[in-house]
Amino acid sequence: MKGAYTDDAVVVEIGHRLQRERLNQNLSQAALAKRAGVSRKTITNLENGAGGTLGTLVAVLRGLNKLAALESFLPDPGVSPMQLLKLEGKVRQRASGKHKRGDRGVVEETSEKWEWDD
Amino acid sequence: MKGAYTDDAVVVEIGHRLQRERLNQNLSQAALAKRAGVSRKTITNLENGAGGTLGTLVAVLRGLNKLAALESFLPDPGVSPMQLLKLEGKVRQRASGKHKRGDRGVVEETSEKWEWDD
DNA sequence: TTTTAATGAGCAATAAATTACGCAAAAAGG
DNA sequence: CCTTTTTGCGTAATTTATTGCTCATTAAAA
Repeated sequence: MKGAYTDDAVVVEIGHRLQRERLNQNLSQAALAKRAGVSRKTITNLENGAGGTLGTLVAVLRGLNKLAALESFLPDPGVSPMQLLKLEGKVRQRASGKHKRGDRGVVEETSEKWEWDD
Repeated sequence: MKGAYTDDAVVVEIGHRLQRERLNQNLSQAALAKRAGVSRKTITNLENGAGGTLGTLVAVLRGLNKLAALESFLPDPGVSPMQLLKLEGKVRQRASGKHKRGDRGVVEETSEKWEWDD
């Protein structure tokens, strides 16, 4: 599970998995296309790693009855405890700039490891 | 967890979650854009529910060090046990048509509930 | 082996996304 | 307050995705 994948390779892998799920449900591309409300060509492109749009992905997941997968994919991150501390209860709406002075310290470039990390 | 979301609403929700994750890491749109190798405008659009491409999504997840999220999102479905049974060990490469005759029965239109369902 | 349906791919037209730019509004921090 | 930085949103040009065809291949089923 290393980061040994280019972005393109990841897109290809996503396509393969969508295809396998479709086949496990014994759906044809045409049938899925109809369910998802897109053309068969779009399904073909997606499955073969030619990419597509976010909207298409969501439509296809719905067609496969796998929309719930998105919930596990992007669980609501919630607000980081650190953010709550820094802003004394306020939720951050923007990233902080390099506004510093004194020793409040440099902006942490390292992440805080708050949920779904790599 | 009902299907009370339109496809568009799902895209919007994805944008919000990506934004919150970015803010939890205290990254500016500009900084994330640089990491992901896309324009800041693309980040803005994505976060504001204007959609984007699959490639962009992957790039942004990588920029957030959240590529692993895709693994939980689209876990390798593997081959359905039913498929293995039907094809006597062979992996299905295409969906089955309405080739029937005799009583081998109509093609199951209902899914088999094999992994990551809704 | 023969038939039938599923798939991949090309092509032209249309629609959507990305880009670099700049500017106004607003949050963050002092 | 005042300053700095972030953010959203236009616009125009460029690139990419989608659609509806059609056709050649190939897996699946009998």
